[in-house]
Amino acid sequence: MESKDLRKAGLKVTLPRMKILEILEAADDQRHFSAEDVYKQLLEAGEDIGLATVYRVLTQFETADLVMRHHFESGHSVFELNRGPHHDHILCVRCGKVDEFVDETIERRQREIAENSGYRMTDHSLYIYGICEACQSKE
Amino acid sequence: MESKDLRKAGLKVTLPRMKILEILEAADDQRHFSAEDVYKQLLEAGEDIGLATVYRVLTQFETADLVMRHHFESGHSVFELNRGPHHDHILCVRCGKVDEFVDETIERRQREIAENSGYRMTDHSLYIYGICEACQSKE
DNA sequence: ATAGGAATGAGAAGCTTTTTCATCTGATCG
DNA sequence: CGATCAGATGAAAAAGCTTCTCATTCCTAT
Ligand SMILES: [Mn+2]
Ligand SMILES: [Mn+2]
Ligand SMILES: [Zn+2]
Ligand SMILES: [Zn+2]
Repeated sequence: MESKDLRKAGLKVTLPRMKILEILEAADDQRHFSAEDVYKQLLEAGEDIGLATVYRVLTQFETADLVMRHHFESGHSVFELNRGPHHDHILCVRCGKVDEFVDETIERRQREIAENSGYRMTDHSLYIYGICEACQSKE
Repeated sequence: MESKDLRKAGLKVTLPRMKILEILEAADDQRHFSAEDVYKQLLEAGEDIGLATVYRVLTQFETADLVMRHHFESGHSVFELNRGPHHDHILCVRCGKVDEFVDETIERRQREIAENSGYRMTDHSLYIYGICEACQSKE
């Protein structure tokens, strides 16, 4: 079903691209992956796909708007399949849990701030860091 | 005047640390510096201070709460002297200009969202990206 | 001034990400 | 279906940014 998305993006339908899409779609528990995360899952699945290809493909997917790239504080890029509406993230600094939220008040204020500052807004990123419920109860 | 701040932070008052503080304080035009930025200014000033020391000192300053570290999309860390109240940033994706703003509505909503999600909030980061007035008029 | 611990500079090394290049694959067309 | 060829891939090298190592130097407290 996704080969269409790839073709639409001007990308050949290749085995590495399909496998990487599959991993991003599985998302039973995880929805946010580093390149390394994806690479490890490929290895576990017995696929012989190089890390360079993972990076290349994820970047192409980003360009094609199939995935979003996030810059969590960890320093490296984190990717997420681009489905559903825009949302921001709240992360646990202890265990790395990632939750998502949407807040129209904040979205509106951001647009207003950009306008008042004379900027034509292209993007924004908002991360809330904290300690999740589970980690709090472990203290 | 700042040797006190260093001592208070349990840091010896050394020449590299004083020089780096001076650069961060100058801030005639720039308030946000990468380690490389600071290093270049040291070179221009004829100081013989290694890049490793710049990184070390900036990290110590961060720990001592003398500076804040930001993660703009550029990928590398950006430092800013920690004076004045908390603020967030709006950046031009064309020319790199950085403006600052404070918005109590957003601050409050963030706290509410953290609470509703069961998180004890420790920090947050908000960056708005866009095209500044000057760059828009060049289009 | 002296001594001892902390700080520094230079370079090596670490990590994530990108690039290079020879080889391979998949879309197209006969 | 097989040949063709641009595009994609894997492996390894390299690029950025940042941290670490270690011999040497510098502060601070006597
Ligand atoms: Mn998400
Ligand atoms: Mn600032
Ligand atoms: Zn947690
Ligand atoms: Zn601009």
